[in-house]
Amino acid sequence: MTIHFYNTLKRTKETFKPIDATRVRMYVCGPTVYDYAHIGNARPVVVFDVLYRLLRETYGEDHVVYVRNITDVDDKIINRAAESGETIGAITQRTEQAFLADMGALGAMPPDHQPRATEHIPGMITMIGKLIAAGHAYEAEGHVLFNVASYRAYGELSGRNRDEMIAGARVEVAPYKNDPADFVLWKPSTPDQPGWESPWGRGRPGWHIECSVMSEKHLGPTFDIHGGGQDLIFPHHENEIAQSTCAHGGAKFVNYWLHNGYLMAEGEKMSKSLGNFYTVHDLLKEFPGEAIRLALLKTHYRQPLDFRKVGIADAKKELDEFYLALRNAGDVKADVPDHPPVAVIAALSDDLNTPKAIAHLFELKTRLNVARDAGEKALLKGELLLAGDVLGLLGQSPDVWLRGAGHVGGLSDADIDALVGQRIQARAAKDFATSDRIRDELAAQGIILEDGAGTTAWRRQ
RNA sequence: GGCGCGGUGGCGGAGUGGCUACGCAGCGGCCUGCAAAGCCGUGUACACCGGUUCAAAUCCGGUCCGCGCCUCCA
Repeated sequence: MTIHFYNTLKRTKETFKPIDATRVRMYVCGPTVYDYAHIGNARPVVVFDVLYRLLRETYGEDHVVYVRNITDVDDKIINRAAESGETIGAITQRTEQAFLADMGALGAMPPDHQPRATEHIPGMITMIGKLIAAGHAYEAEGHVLFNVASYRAYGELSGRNRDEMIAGARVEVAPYKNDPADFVLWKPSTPDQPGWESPWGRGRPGWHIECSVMSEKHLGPTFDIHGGGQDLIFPHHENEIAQSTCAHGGAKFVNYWLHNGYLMAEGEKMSKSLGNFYTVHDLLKEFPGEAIRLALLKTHYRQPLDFRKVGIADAKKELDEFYLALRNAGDVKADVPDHPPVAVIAALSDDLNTPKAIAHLFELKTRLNVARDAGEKALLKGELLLAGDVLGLLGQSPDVWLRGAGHVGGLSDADIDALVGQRIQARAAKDFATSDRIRDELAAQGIILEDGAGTTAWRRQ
């Protein structure tokens, strides 16, 4: 199946041609670990997780390399440590672990490599040295700055030219810059700030250089796909291109740039003062991670997404339907085909059209519910499971999902089973008053009963 | 000011010159002891104003509204 992506670099949809189909390489900008990930941080993680799954399906599981960095040196982290008194190491370790746990709860596979910035300082110093030697960077007052004028194609990704950028600049230009457009590769640290010895004195890296160095280490000077949020197009990705291209003697850095759209919450930009700042950590206390994942994937990745709690509730209800269909087909063993249904792969291959892929999942679900023939049911069940898998959905046991694993308080499973047993006896005796009373009691506690042929299934709402 | 993105039925959300998207909710029916689940049916939507066209939500021009970025801070 031919894959097409909207390439930010070309501002158009293009056919995807990997450099090496036996080693397709993708890099996605990861978190700065100073606080819990919010839902806006989760969108690229989930979206590019689907991309990773699609590429693994298309090119083979062992033929895709996915790198996502961990930024563990940054002024936001330094500031957070100064405010809270917690050490930088404690903050970054704790936050990184929370990030991995939260993203795991959203069904995101771990990337093949998750390099940390602080473990690549020597590589950054080497690359900065190369840039200076080649005339693409210069030292000034303990800083090393990238010489933007030395890279003709600067602005190619974001579609700006230098004059516009300078004219529109809102920020005062630092005095040590030769040119207002220049950006920092290395900056000096005070004794109380984290720093590393370098040819330019004790200091720390600028924001952009880490991605250039870590992508080079794991993926080489030129690779296939670089992803991230649209907010990173400028300056971060523009600067990565400039650094990497110039450090590699002009070799192309990345062939396909993919950017996910902005995210709002409850109709407004997320902010702590508005009370709509949703961390994944908090949302997971209220909703299953899979429902959050589906809520994110119901919108195409390049569209703006207004994330709402009612949207997660909708997604949860939809997942209930899928798991009900799977549970109701529990009498047959899934006949899992070698590949997901063509319609699903076709949708995802068209610039990751997850909403369209999900529509096909609904179609499979209906066909499964309608099917009577055991062989057909088994095949449809297998197709639905595999189609869900490429989206990172429907991987749980239906009973675990429907009975609400991890629920707290209320009736235990055994309590419910006992009441359901009593009700079955009452129904057998045509004692519908008792039968209905038990059902009402359970319903009051959020337990829904479904009478089937000779059995009664239950689920938590 | 510059660059860019978006406005689709009650809600979410694809699509894109003519053919049902899909889902949730609602309504009607089938099934059921009654429900639940499921199935079937049901909605003449594409911000506004012009233009092009046999035909536009889809192309062109303009207007309004919302959002983002514009360099050491995402």
